[in-house]
Amino acid sequence: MPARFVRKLEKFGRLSKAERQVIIDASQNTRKIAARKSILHEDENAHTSCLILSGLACRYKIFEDGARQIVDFLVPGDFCEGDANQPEYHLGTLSQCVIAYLDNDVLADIMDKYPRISRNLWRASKAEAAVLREWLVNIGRRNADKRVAYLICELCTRLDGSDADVPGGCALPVSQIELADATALSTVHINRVLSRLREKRLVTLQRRSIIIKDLPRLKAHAQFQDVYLQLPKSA
Amino acid sequence: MPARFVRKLEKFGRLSKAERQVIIDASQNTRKIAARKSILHEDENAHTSCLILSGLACRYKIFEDGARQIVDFLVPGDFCEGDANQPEYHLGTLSQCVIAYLDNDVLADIMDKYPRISRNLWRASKAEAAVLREWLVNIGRRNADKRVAYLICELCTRLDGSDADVPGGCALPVSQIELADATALSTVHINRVLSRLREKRLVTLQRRSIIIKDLPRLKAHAQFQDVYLQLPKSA
DNA sequence: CGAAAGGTTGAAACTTCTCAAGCAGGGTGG
DNA sequence: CCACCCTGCTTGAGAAGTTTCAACCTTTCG
Repeated sequence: MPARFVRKLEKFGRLSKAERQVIIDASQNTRKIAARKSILHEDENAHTSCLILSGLACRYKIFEDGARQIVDFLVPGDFCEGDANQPEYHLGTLSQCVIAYLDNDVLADIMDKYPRISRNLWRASKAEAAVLREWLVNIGRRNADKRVAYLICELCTRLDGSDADVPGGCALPVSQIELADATALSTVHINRVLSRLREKRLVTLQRRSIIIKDLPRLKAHAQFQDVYLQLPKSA
Repeated sequence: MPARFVRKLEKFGRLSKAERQVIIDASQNTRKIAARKSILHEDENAHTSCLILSGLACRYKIFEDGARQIVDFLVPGDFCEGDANQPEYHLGTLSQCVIAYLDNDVLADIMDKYPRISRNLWRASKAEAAVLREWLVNIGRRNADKRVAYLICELCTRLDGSDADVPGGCALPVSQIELADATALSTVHINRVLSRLREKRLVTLQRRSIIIKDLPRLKAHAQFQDVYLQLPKSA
C-alpha cells in the first residue's frame, strides 16, 4: 500500500492504526472506484464491510421521487458497511476512492481472534453516532449560512492533512448539488449561501469543488468546535 | 426486579435478553428517577453507563440561549452512556424512569469476560446510528406534518406493548414543547400540526401526553416503515 | 460541434417562525 | 376552600427564511 495512504490513515482513524492494519491484511480485495459510483453492489450490501483508504465517500438515502439526503461523509480510515435494515440507504463515492473490502464472515473471525477489535468497532460506531447527532442539530437548528459553514468545517477537519495542494486548508471534491443534499437545502439556496461566503473570502469556488484556504477563520465564523470528532490530542 | 420490567425488556432490546441480564446483574445500583430530571450527574458523565428498565428518556443538546434539540429517545432495554466528547449533550427523563447504573470500569471487565457483549454493543450502537440517520432524513426532508407523524410512529413502535392502558396504541408522555424540541419545529407550529392530526382522528391530545389509539392508521398516514428499527421478527 | 451537467440569477409562492395575547388546568400557600 | 401562579396549550397576524420555477450561462466531455 502506498505510503501516503498510511499517512492519511494515521491522522484520522476511528480505529487505531494497528486495528486498521488487521482489517487491511484480512481484506480479500482492494478496489479503486471512480467518482460518483456505488461502493457496494446490491448483492454485497448485506455481507460486506469496507475500509476507506483514500478519497471521499458518503452514505445517502434515495427517495422515490429521486431526492437524496446525504447522512454522513466517509473519509480515509473510516470503516463502514451496508445495512440490510436500511434498504433505501447506499454508500457511494464523491471523488475517486481506494477501498479495502472484507466479507462479514471474515470480520467475525477477526473479532473472535482479536477481541479488542469488536470493542473498538463499538467505540468507532459511537464516534459515528456523535457525528450524526451533530448533523441532526446542525440541520435542525442552524440557519442556512451557519449550517453550510459548519458542515464545511467538519469535513475539512476530518480530511485535514490529506490535501497537499492547500496547506492549512483543503479542497473539497463536493459540488453544490451534493452540498445541498448533505445540508437539506435547495441547490439554489446553497448557491446564494456560498456566494456570501465567497464575498467574505472564506471559501473559493471551482466547478465541483470548494476550496478553503484559511480553515481557522472559517471555523471562527461558523463557531465550530471539534471535540465531538474525537481527534487525537496531538493534532 | 418486577416482572413487568422484564416483559418490557424482552420486547425491544437492542441487546439480547441474556446480555441485558449480565449488565443488570453487574449494576451497582438501580434508581427510580422522576420525570424531567437529569439521568447522569455532571461528575458521572464520563465514566457511567446505564440501562433503561422502564419509562421514557432522551438525549438532548442544550444551546447557550437555552434552546434544546432532542436527538434520540431512550426506551426500556436501551443501553446508553454519557459522552465526554459531546459536553453539551445530556441524558434526561421524560417520564418517571427506573434505570440501572454501571461504572464503565465494570463494563470493561464484563466485556473482557463475555467477548460477545462488546460485539453486541457494537451491533446495538449500529442500530442506534440507523435511528439517528432516520431522524436526520426526517428533519431534513419531510415537511412538518409528515415529520411529526413519523416521529410519533417511531416512538410508539419502540414503546409497543409497554402501555397496557391503550391496547393497539399507546400514550406518549411527551408535551408539545418536547415534541417541538425533537422535531426541530416551534411549539406554535407543533400545536397547529397536532390540531390537524386530531381533526383527522389520528391522535388524541391530553395535557402533556399524546394518545394514539390506532397506530396502524397513523403509520399508513405517515408512510412509516419500521425495518430500520430492527425489531424481532416475531413482533 | 452539440449535449449534458453544474452553476447563477430573479421573482413569486410557500412553509415555518416570531411575537403577542389569552385560555385552561393543576398545584400551592394563605 | 379559594386565590393565585406557573406551565402548557391555543389562536391570530405579520415577518422571515427557504423553495420552486424559469431562464440563461459556463464548463466539460463525447
